[in-house]
Amino acid sequence: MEDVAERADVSRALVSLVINGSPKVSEQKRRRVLEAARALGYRPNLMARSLAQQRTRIIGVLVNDLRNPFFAEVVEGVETAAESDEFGIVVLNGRRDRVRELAAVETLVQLQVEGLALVGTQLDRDDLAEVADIVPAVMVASDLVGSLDHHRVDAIVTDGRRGAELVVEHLTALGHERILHIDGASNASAAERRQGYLRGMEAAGLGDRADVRTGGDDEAAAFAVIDEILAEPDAPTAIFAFNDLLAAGVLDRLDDAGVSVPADVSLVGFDNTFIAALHHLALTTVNQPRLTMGEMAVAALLERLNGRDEPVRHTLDPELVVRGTTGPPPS
Amino acid sequence: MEDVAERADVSRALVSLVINGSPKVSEQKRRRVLEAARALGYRPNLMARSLAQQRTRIIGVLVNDLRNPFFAEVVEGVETAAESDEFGIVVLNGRRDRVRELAAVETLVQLQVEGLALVGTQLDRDDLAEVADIVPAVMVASDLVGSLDHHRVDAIVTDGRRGAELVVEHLTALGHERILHIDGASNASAAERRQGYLRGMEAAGLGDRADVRTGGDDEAAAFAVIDEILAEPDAPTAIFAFNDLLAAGVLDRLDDAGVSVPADVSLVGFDNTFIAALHHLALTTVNQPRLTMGEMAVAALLERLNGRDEPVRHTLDPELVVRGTTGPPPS
DNA sequence: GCCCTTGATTAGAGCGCTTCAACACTTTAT
DNA sequence: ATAAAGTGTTGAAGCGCTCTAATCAAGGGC
Repeated sequence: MEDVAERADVSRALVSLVINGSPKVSEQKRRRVLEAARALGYRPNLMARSLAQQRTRIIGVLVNDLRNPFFAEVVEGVETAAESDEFGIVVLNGRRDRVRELAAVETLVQLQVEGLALVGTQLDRDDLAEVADIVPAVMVASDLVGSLDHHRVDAIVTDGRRGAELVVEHLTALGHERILHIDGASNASAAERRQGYLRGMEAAGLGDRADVRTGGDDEAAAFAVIDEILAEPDAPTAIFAFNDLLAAGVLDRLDDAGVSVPADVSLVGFDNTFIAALHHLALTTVNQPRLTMGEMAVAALLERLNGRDEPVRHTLDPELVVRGTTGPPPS
Repeated sequence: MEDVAERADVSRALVSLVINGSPKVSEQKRRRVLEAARALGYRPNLMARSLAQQRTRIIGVLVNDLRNPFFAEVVEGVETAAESDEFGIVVLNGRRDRVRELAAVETLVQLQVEGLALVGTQLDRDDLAEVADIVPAVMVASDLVGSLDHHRVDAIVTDGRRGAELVVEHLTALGHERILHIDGASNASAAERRQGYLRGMEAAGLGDRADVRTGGDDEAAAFAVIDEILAEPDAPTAIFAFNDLLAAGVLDRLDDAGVSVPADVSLVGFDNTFIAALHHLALTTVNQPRLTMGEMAVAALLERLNGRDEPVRHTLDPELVVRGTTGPPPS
């Protein structure tokens, strides 16, 4: 910058003004400075700028699992919104590990991000409270049961309870009674969906038939459960999996076992990722508006930065997407 | 930091030493400082540190498309390696748009990243030359034909030519002669695979039967092409798609048209993403060792930082993964 | 011709940290 | 005892930028 100033024969301060597009610079000097900058290949140092400005205009994004297309698309929503608000984003990947998430948050905080979007986070209540004391945070696509009442944590979620109910309604309408739920284990949105499932079963008068098995959030998690189920008498006629990835795993394993879908067993996922839409899977699932969720997360964060101080929680409506993996139970 | 120093009754300099784990600090003062830091909730400011240290220990990662699981996994490889070398990474998403990639590079440079990993980049020769003048860069999973001879660009690629040849060999061995290739359009690795396909056809004595159509790198790109092909006489008995995503699109469209795979048409993808492994697709494809690629990218960058000055290009071996979408042509 | 205003420019302090040279104090060698 | 060497600690400069307050030049009004 010094060099640019010298070459353009002006002060450092003026260079700064030009670079930041201040209106109070004469056209003549602006030109001189810009030309000098170009000639010298000058690029402002973001670190120095942030330090001086005492703000970074960066939003930190912590993703549970980048390989999950669902999360990847939420991130794209965040990106789009941040971009149009002239914010930068830094994406860190928790890689399905709570401890790594914790470390990532620490990094982001030290990077002085102005807000934190936690996409599908596995952090628990205490972790979150600690984080929120430092920087405004918004949880996206995951939630804590009984709601965290920390006043600096917002949440953007799809109503998982309702989504699960829709699934059960759909299946019972088809005539299913033995409907099994393979849940998301300790995953943050697992509890809600489990709850919705139970409520739905209750409402259909099938409360005593409800059966929840521990699953997970990827394909591999399905294998053991399916083997277990198939070995039991009274196998379910319908399976509701925690998410599409898990459902894909279920589908694979059923296939291996020669069980056909939906003739023998109906199957439903959750998220409506592009995988579900592949005709060869044609998975019935529940849609979550992921781009919107990402965008709303940024909006919530910006409101915080503009002074809002009460927590906000946006619950979006899930939508059942019926495809080819559900049908009437075998007679 | 000032506050911590005061509370621990030492100088700011000593606090710095403690935080950075210098060995030349007495146990007593170290304890005092650490305690004061904890009590005050002190966190070092990474921006300030980088500024003072004149280095960031950050590697910038620019990804073509985060939604593509292939790229997401390469990024995980980069993350793992960076982490174990005590580097941080910042991931930016080009979202399938060259101009956005350019902007992202600019951001990363201003962030003072010490190296740049370009994962599946769409940047062209000139863009790259410009970038490499500023910061060492490594291209991952994409390449320029005729090789860029900029001495500061490394490359980690899977041999796409060879991969494509393997595909053709597999198909011809099954008896196919009318093998069509739907390419990756302007995608950076498209040219290589196209070349391999042509060579393979040539080698099999089918040079005059070679037929390349313009595709793309996601499912949607397949639709128009398939419609076109099915309307023609002499439809191919085998299709080799640029990547798994595109192949999934092809599969969908063939399905719609009532064409069965592999009975009527064999289909091969590329990348061996988890999608290909789903039993319901069971896509024959070509594996690329993505985690390894990510790790090698970091290694290449670190060598640069340690003074290496000649370009390096690692070409990894592709591997044909035969699944259920290929079989003999219809008789 | 003087004062005031307006607009363009700049000096300089400060952002939170690291690091080097200098310093004070011990310990060891002589 | 004294010099030399080693330990642990600190003051202060500096990293590249922003931004406030001060300065300067040029008109305009009286």
